[in-house]
Amino acid sequence: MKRKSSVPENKNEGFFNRVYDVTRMVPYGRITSYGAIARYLGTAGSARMVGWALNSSHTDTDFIPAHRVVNRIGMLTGKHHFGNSSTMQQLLENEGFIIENDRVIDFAGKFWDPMTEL
DNA sequence: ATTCTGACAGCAA
DNA sequence: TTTGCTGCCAGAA
Repeated sequence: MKRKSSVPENKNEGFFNRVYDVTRMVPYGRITSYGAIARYLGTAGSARMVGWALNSSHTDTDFIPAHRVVNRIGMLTGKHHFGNSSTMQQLLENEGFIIENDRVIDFAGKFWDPMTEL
């Protein structure tokens, strides 16, 4: 009954995988926030973990629409992690999003909450 | 094993 | 109202 640490095999391959899964579920034309995903994972308040997980999303073989994940104010906080600072914005604009001053316009309107939608 | 970081969020002044 | 600090969990060095 120790299981204090090491071998978290009981859980899925890790927290990151869950984040990838949720992010992957984000439909086209919708966006979500780190806090929403964190909350869906059961670690509300630890939205930082979501961002960290997405940081490793590039290691995943599948495509992860990490550009659809922004902070609660709809700001492209992680745009700098897409290689170029404009990559994330370009991707969002490509999906019909309006980005202004690194912020998503009508963020609440396109917001996709995994907890509510799922 | 311990320490630090990290793409946020919430609360205080 | 805005600005700043602390707290959170998990993984990497």
